[in-house]
Amino acid sequence: MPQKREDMIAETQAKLIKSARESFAQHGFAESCMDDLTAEAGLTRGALYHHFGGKKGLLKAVIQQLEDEMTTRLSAIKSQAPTTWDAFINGSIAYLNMACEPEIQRITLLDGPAVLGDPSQWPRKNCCIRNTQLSIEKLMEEGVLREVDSLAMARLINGALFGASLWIANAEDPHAASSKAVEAFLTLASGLLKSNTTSSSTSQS
Amino acid sequence: MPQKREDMIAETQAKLIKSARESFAQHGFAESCMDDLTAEAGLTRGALYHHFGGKKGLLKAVIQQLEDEMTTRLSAIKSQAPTTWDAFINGSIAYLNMACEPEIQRITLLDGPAVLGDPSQWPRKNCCIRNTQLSIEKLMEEGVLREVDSLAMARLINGALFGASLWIANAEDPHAASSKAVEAFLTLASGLLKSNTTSSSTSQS
DNA sequence: AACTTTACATACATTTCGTATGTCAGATGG
DNA sequence: CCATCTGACATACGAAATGTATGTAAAGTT
Repeated sequence: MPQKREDMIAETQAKLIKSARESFAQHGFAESCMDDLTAEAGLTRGALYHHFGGKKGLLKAVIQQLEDEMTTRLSAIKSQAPTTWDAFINGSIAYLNMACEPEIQRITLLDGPAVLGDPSQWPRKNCCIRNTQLSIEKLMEEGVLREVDSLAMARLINGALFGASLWIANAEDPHAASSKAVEAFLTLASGLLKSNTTSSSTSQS
Repeated sequence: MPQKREDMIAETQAKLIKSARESFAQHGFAESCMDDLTAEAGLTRGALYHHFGGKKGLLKAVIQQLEDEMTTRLSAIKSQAPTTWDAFINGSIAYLNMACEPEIQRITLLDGPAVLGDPSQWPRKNCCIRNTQLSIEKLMEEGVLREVDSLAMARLINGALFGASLWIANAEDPHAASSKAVEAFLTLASGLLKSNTTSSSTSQS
């Protein structure tokens, strides 16, 4: 038997998600037509409604996939850093760069919050913020950082990086803007340190 | 003569914008129906298309009004501060609080960027970011801040405050969250100072 | 082997947008 | 004071997209 039931289901879902990713990234959520979407995947809207309950459900699934990928990429980068602080900084810069990628910026950062509301209340709670928060808590345990509310700080950090990414993505010279944003972020982040020196063994993509 | 032509036009535009503000704030941009919108204002879609060119045009007008109001409020607050640094801090906290207001958060911060794209490329260039940028430049001139790219830093700051506001607005205890966010922000902002002490004569709303 | 479940397609009704056209009040020129 | 014109706004129409309701055929179950 060539295909089990579960496999076929997973395959159609994957096809729909893939097609949706492309359409959402290219045209945005609002301008994406479900008929075109599903046709691109060789299916119809019937399959979409069956598996995802509607357009918003599909968006949730797409965002979850994107966030899973981001988490994987971030973890890989952070695990290579020599210190917790470097992991935090490199992870932040990596997040900044990822946030500039059109697919992620458009779907996860622009359309996502507008359509689904606050990311922290999404199905799989926002992994990237959690990631940041854990880094902060670890740094506080190590005595490197001042004592602050880790969740609040994680929100500030991620928001800052998102704001910068929006600027970079629309700058006439994105590369130059990125450099400036990274430098400014390092300055800002130094406010977290107990001993205030701009240490950086930063790797910029 | 009871009404001049210009006055009547301005009045209908104001009515449409007012109605749109309410509808956008309550239902969001996508779920707002132009027929209901205009009916609420005692008009029809004809007036809307004539004056604003369409739904997006109306959103632009609404956002511009909101930003003008925000700028006015921010200026008033900042002008009362004794030092430039206090103006910056108090202005930032005020922005944070305003960003938590449902109307501003929903329209300007969520739907706006998703529908119209990067705020910096909106008709009247984003006044709040410009405001932040000017504060930063002034502080650098005064020698209080380290040297950084003022625009990049303004983007980071505003993004951070936005991220925090999204969190606060959806927290189960918004007041507590707000306190934590302010405290965390002060810590973060101290990274900008040349002499690193958490000075604060902060006024929290 | 009959029955049930379910993955997915098809058909239809509804909503909403954009445009094209119509109308009427007020401004303008003589 | 009247004719004409401009423009503010309404009405009418067509196109597209969404959600639902129903149909079908294949996989799974007993």
